Amino acid sequence: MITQPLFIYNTLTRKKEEFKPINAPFVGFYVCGPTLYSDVHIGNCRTFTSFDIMFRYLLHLGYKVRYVRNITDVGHLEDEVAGEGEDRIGKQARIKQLEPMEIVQRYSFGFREVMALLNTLPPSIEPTASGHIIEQIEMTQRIIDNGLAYVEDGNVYFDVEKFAKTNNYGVISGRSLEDQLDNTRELDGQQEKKGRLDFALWKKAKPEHIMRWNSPWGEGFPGWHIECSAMSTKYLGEQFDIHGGGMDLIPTHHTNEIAQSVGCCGKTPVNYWVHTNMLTLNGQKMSRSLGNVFLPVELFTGKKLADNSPSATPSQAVLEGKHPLFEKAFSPMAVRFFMMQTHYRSTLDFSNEALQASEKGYERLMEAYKTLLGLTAGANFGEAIDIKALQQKCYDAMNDDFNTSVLIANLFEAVRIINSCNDKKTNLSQSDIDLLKLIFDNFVFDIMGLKREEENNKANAVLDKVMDLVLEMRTKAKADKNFTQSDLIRDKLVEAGVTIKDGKEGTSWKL
RNA sequence: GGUCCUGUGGCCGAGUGGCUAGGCUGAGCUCUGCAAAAGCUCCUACAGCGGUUCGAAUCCGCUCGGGACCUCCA
Repeated sequence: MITQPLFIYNTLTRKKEEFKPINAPFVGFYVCGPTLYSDVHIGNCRTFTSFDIMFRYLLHLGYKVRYVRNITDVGHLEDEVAGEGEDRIGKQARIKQLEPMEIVQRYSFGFREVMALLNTLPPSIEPTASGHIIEQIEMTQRIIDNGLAYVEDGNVYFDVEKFAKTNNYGVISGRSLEDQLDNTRELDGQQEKKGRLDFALWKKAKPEHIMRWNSPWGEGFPGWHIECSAMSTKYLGEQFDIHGGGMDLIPTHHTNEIAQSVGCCGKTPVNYWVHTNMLTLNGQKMSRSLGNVFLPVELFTGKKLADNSPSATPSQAVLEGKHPLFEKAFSPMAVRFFMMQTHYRSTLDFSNEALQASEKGYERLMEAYKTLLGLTAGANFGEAIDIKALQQKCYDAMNDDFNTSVLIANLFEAVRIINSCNDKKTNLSQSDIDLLKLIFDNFVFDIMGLKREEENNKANAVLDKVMDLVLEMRTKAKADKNFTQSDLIRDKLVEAGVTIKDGKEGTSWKL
């Protein structure tokens, strides 16, 4: 039973709309994944982390979500419009003298490892374009049969102007056809196309092209956009609930995806289009083509990837020296928290200062959780605190287009209450404490997907016991007014990297 | 050039036509043997200029600044 009304900003209508699945409690959710011709950068990660929050929240609300995120591993030309240039993956394969599949394997392994470090849940299905050539050929054929695509010398093109006569081609970009026709620059190498906005559904492979398949139109490979239409249709149906991707995909990729699906199936494929904003570096979009990228592994270690590193996969990367951009290493969870302090539809500008501020905030939140676990109910005096209302405020924040910024603000309200109770300045009943625990478990861990980074291994269990002993000795020394002894213990611990915190209920510590 | 987005306190970042999130930093206070931690308080902002309104950071117009897309990109 789903009781929270969720509002999602829909790019189609440019409004927040209440989410109504086609077939509740089932939800079909598709996200455009990465093209794996190189390592994913932290900007890519931001997008997938944002969608992870949505996936997690939908699950939390009780929806049965099928989350499909594709892997593009084929047919991506350097100049897609002109149909010129090398396939990016093929190019890497040539440079590195590997099979294209080896390239894809390496980068998908790295991609999954990074996403796991950031504690994102794996999608329900992660289909590859190369694994769905037949579906793409079939869809292309149906579009031809519907009279919306034409064959030209082994290539198949989608006829945009014909489609636009009966459909709104720019429905998602908000741009008129005339506008787009006027602003498409002159390009070479597209003589075979009838209209300048026409795009390839199938490309004929040049002799040197490595990745190629047989088709009714000869040997070739699918165009970029068709894979998402084919795979989303296959796994989620001709009409499904949510489709996501980065904002930069709206004008071309998603515009064409809609055109293809409508051209094939005759119906609007998606009810809610959701787009995430970009991560910027010094105010400029991070992108592979601009080259202003850095890798997750570099951020997590604060070091630079060595030129001769065989892979940038975190577990295999060879690192050397300090990274010029980072003042220090930032843990994956601090980075995740940093991302969530900004709403997914705003640009997120990377800086050491901002990241450091987030890291401290994240640590304070985690410390408060630890404190919460040790909290005991007080006698019932003082004014009652409405924890229930706080819980609903957390839901309200998420229901308002997944507003994690506001959610975090509410959680810090909880932090204040917890610490205040720990200081014996506020009294909480056992049910309040239990509810606070539920709020943390739900929102901090399940929905925001944060986790405590230390602990959970044997060495730490031992350390806990050792620390108990050491602190007991120090407390004894203090009781005996042997401050030389107690301060010595504290100072030595600080030297070893352990911070001591004396509280009303005794002493706690933190690494 | 065209289309669109955006400009919030020392920094990062939410936000509704009126009740002025939150984090980080800085200052003060409380607690503490001292320190740390924590709590409390303070520094109270909405690029500029006009307009609409009883009232605007929030709506409209103009100016200036930043960015995205129109080539591949999350």
